[in-house]
Amino acid sequence: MPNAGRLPGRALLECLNCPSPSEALCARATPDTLHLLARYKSPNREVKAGEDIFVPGDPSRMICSLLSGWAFRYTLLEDGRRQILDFPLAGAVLRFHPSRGSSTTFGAQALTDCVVCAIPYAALIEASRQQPAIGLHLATLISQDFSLAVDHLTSVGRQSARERVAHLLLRLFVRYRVQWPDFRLEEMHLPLTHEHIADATGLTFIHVCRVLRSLRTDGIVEFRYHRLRILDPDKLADVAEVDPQLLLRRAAPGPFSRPDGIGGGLTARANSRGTIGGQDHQSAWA
Amino acid sequence: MPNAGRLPGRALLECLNCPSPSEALCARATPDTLHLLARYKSPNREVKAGEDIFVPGDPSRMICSLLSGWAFRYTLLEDGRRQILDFPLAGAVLRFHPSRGSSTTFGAQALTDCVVCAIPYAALIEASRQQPAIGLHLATLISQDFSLAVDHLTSVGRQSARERVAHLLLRLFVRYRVQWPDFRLEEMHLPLTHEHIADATGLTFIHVCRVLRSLRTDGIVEFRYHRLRILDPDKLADVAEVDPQLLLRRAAPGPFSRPDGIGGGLTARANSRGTIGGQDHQSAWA
DNA sequence: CGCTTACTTGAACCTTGTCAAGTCATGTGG
DNA sequence: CCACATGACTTGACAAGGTTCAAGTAAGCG
Repeated sequence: MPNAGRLPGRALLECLNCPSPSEALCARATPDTLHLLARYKSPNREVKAGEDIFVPGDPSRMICSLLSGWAFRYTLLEDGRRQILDFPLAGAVLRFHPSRGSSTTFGAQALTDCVVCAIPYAALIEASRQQPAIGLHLATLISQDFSLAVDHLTSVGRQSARERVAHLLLRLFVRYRVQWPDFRLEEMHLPLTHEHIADATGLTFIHVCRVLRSLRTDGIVEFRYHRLRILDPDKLADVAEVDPQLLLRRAAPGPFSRPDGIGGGLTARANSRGTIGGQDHQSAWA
Repeated sequence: MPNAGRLPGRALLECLNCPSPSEALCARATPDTLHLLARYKSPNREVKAGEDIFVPGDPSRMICSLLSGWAFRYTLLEDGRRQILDFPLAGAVLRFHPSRGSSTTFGAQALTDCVVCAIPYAALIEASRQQPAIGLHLATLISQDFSLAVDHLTSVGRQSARERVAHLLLRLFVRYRVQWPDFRLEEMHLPLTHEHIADATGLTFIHVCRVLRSLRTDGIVEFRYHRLRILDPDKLADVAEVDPQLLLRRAAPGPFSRPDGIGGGLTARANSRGTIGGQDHQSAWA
């Protein structure tokens, strides 16, 4: 029935070999559903670092996912001011745009070489009919995006420059830690310029530079030559005014990842002095 | 089969009489699905103006919708700084929180007396199994929230105080116009204080006051005694640096509202000089 | 090696925040 | 009805955080 009368084409092979992680939209699709999606999807597209994956105003209604690489999403004001929204990693849905007649206001650009995949909206409707969990899974993914946007908005709207930069770096680092828990180093590759950080935090790159210097001389974080090193996790969490445990829980979740009851309610903040990814509280990083 | 052997209880009556508009989550539910949801939902809850609907950190996993009234969602930093995220209207999903083990970081508070409804996550899963479109519909609603958050983030991160305030007022007004297109007046009731505007735009209420005075003396908008009057729509759109047509399309959409092709792509900006809700370009408001 | 892009620093400036005081509108109890 | 309290709004003077402008240095790349 699925893939009726056809050879397993390139598209299906792409789907079967898809590198995106288990939280991705089609990661839990049944074989039938995967066949369906593979039949309608566009060929995977490779995007070079620095190129746009899609631009603001693109009217296409394809659901677009990031299979591998680092990207960022952004909006532009008419006079060219740019706001970076987030830095999606592999597996993220970059765009889900169900409304006809309008277009996404944001764009997405590759920070490293990326591979993206696009599925027509109509195919998604059909797939979710076949496997209803897909609709809710998509809702969950977008809801996570919303949560992250909320954190980001709070930081940009209500924190000082120093707090914002610390917040952003901490979030990036925590997420990296969750995705590659094997590396125990307080260090990561971060393919950003000062200008990216500025556009994400709502500052000028000049001021970002000053803030980074101050954070470095205070022995908190170091960001040079595209490497981020966390020198003092506790101080960093303190400056950023976030509970790293809470960040972790948000970065890791997926609807099925943890039993109920962990860290519910407002008491979570109580224990926030654990080093980030150090030997203590290591369970949270595992 | 639905509601087997029971009288149509209070819950079902509530659902059948639900005042929320056609974009709401269960607005297109089949009778069977509505029965299912009604069977599991909590009784509708009335929340007085100024009271919290839920607070940040609330671990409940009920999907919470606003049936009537004005509310706002917000986050708090530990030292009490508040960021207002948005001002949901009737029909909005206030919270969808699928991940076990964490909790929504934001809260919601009533601006006017409100009625809210809560459905257990499990019931939603069951409902979407029964009627798969529900999952995608939820994804669509949350995706709209995300789009709005993106606009908001861009404004807060990259616009001046004057632009931010203008942007917020314009957005609130446009949305009001879409919901009550009958009133042709450039005027609306807006149950906000200066402090709400400040917390939404990332400013202090003192500076908001200054900006509002300046916008008033420039003959652009007037906001006093909880009434918002648009004095010069064109200038307002100009200061806010948004295309009101674009705002409209975003505020109105729902996946089925317009034929394909309207305003696709980057050309939308071309015509943005129409007065807001005036006699010309009236079709967009109808 | 020379070009380009990113990063860095200083000084002047300006938008916005802070502090302090005062006005207005509303509601309450005597 | 008035005295008083309260919360929201308003204004001014001043301080500060962040931007702008200008110049210079370092790193990456052909």
